[in-house]
Amino acid sequence: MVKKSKKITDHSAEEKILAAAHKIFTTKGMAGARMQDIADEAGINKALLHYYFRDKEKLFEVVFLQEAQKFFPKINMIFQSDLPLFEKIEKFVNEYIDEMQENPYLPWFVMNEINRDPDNFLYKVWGKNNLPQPAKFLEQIDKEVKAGNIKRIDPMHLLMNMISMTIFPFIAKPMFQRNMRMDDVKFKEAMEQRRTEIPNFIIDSIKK
Amino acid sequence: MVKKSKKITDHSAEEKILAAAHKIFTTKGMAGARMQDIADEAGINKALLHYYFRDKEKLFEVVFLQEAQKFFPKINMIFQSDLPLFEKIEKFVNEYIDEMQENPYLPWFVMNEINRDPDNFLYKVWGKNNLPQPAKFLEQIDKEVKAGNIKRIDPMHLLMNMISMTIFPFIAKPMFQRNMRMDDVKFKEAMEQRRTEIPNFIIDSIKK
DNA sequence: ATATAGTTTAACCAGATGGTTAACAAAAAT
DNA sequence: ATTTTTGTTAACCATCTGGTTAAACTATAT
Repeated sequence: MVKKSKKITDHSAEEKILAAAHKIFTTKGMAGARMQDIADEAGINKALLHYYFRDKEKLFEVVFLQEAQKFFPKINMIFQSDLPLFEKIEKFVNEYIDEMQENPYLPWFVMNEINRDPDNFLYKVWGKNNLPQPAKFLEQIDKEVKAGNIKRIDPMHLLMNMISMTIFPFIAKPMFQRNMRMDDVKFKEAMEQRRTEIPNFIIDSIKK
Repeated sequence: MVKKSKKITDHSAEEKILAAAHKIFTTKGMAGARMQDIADEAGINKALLHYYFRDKEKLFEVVFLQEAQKFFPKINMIFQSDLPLFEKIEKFVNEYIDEMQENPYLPWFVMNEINRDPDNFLYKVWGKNNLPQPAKFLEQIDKEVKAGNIKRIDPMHLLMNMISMTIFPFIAKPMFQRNMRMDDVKFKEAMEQRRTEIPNFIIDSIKK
């Protein structure tokens, strides 16, 4: 009993559904997404959605966890690495911008669901044992401050600043684009610049 | 014919609706909000919503514009004022934090709707003649750079950084609260600190 | 008092939406 | 070859939801 392809379409239906659901969910949010839209986008019958993924909630969960569970561990690894502070900042910013260039909807998606049902959502993403561990990063900042290598700064605010500057422009993309008259190309260019602009901005602020 | 109160309830129904709609819209977004929820929250019959505000779209528009149209001009005034750069930064950050302490839902609301239908939404908020005018602010930065008063920096990125650091923590509040184990009091404290932390962080970064 | 204009409600309606069903088609197993 | 399993569809259903209607109620004007 070979487990090769069963029909012409193979298992691609499931994949098409996931891709379609990804797109619809992330652009319209959970409440705004229509199962029919997802089916149309995937080019299949609506009933198939329920065949592969019991209901809307389940489909949503699969789609999202798929993305989140491969990204957040990366960030955690950076936080917990032994890199020098400035390099760590640079790596963090670059890793995040990588992710958001590939999945421009993700930050929006995350914020959306975090607001909808914080506890349930955050549990799904990080689970019991996959919590973000900024502790080491915060301690590292504290150590550098005490060693007199950088200026006095509250590590929490530094972390908040870094995260905010990195993520927010992607969430507020339409606003920035409109208010600063940027087309998609120009916006992408700006985000590429931020790979160095943000670390430089931070380092300029805290270095002595 | 005096135009005083027509009945016991006076015009409070309309106000109750607006308050209720405000709450529901901002917590659940346009798509997630139910007219029935709004009616329940206001303690009135659903049909009254349509009596006072033709339909959901109109109600939404009124609720939102009410908030936005009194806030954005304030920001514009700061942008266009003749304050020195550092003071302007401080004022901008403080004005924004004021607004978000009062209306913690607003930034989320704005982001939500901006993503739903950028053009229509941004037109409603800023209209034809109420566009944000960061130009003067950007030029001011440019001037200070050229005068050699501050370090070389792209004004656009500086603006993005400032806005991001100010707004994002409010949008991502549940995430920060969970990941950094902050209760509501601690979070509010942190945001109060940011009134000075953010300007200091920026100024430290750009001053020579 | 009675008419009038404004306010509020219960009941209802049409369309959208998530989800189900039963039948059919294609592979795989026997 | 035929039976079983897996994949797919059209048609359908129950419920939700935005919106309407017609009737009742309230305060004021005449």
